[in-house]
Amino acid sequence: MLTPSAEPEKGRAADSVVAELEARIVSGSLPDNSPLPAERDLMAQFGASRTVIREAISTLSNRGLIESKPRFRPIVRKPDYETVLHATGNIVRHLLNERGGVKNLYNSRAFIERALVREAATSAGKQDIADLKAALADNRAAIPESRAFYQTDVAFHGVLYRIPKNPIFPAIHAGYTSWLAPQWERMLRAPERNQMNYRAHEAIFTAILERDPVAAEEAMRYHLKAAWEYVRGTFDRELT
Amino acid sequence: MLTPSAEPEKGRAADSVVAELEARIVSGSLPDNSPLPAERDLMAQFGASRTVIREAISTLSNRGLIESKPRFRPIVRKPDYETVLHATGNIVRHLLNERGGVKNLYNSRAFIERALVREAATSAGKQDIADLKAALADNRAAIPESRAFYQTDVAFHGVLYRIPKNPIFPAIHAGYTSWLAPQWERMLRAPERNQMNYRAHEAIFTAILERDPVAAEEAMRYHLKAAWEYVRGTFDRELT
DNA sequence: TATTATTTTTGGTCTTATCAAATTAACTTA
DNA sequence: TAAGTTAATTTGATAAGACCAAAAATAATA
Repeated sequence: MLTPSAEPEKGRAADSVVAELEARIVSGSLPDNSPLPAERDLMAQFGASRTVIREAISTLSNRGLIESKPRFRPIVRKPDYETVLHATGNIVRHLLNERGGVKNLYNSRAFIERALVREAATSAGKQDIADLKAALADNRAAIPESRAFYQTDVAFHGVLYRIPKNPIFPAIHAGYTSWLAPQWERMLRAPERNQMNYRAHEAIFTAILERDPVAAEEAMRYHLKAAWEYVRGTFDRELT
Repeated sequence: MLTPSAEPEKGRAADSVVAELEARIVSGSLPDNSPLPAERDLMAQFGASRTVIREAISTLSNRGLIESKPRFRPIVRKPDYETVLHATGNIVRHLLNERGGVKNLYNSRAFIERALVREAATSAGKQDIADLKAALADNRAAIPESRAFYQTDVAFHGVLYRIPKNPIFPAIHAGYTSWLAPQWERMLRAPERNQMNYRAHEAIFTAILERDPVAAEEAMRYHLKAAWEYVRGTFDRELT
């Protein structure tokens, strides 16, 4: 008897409103990217006070189902895997400030990317290879321009996350890049450094091309280890 | 000039309250597990109306920084990696109901666990081995009792997540188990089935003991594939 | 001292107002 | 008529006050 339908709902009043709006969003009754009805309309529809409507909206907003800028009408955001990760951003930021936070996150990323290149080496398709090649070319072209290099760097790694054809992985990638970006942006990135990173990417790509999981993983491990050393060298006191 | 400090704060009033409370929580000024001050106290402290305090509390709650049961005083929860994952539960549930949602999540889990056993085979320490052995023994003893078997099953896999000594992984494990639990609990688990799963665990353990990453990964792959087939057999229409 | 009755506190909800920013309607002008 | 400007209206943000029922604290009683 777990039918969460038209029960008397003895819990918080806002909860039922949240549930209903949530249902309308996922069902498409409230279309994605469309503005939410005015608060005063909603209180009419639900026969609830302004307070509870407002609380419901706040909850939805925190859940990532709607996006609300201060004085604007909130807009509906149908959730995807990326939304999930994004919604956690605030808390993650705290964790990163704790001892070893950045290192733990970085290590988890390294762990996953090592597995990703292994996967890529064993089961990358034609299109995947083409994508990697293109990303690598972009990366190479951007060596002199650190800003662009960073972006193509991220993009190259992003291709790896897309190879398993599982939307969860690109979302994870988005999480990593957005969470770690603050750290990386503080870092000066000289062209020599870019050159070195590019070569690492090249080595990874080559290993994947040669269908050599061991070499691919090793290349990735080396790449990420070197990158970490560099980061640590830039501001080591906060990490470790 | 991005110092988010004592600015006039033209944004929402609740936001500054949220920020302040958040700061107090992470700084320990509001101790973990302690109840939040009464709403009426807070509105005195912040010179804000009940409305904004309430909204702030709601936000904190959704962020996972405080836990609030309907009519009780909210209690402070200093965030950890598990909190992060837990806070996303509501949205994840939606995604799981979408086409292929469960499969995607399960596949990501399989991906990670394959990498974990590989890692375990190459770098598990004495203590890790001992933990695995103990978990395996528990698992074996619980074969006749499906409920207990499920728990020891989860525990066995949990040991693998702890091997990298990175708090992020156990959190991920907690996420997987809590998110996928609803599916698994609907599944009847016969002792024969338990027997089979146990043997798979045994094979994994053996491969780790023998320091054979390839065999370990293969054993895990087989194990998870079989488990998935079984799940799909139980209710295939919703998945795929 | 243990239990029970009685206040007091506190969270949940509603109502009514006010204000400033957004949005829309009305109006003017080229 | 199209474009630009201004006035009127909507709407989100916040405040203040009130009420209820459940908790928590306190007093009373066995």
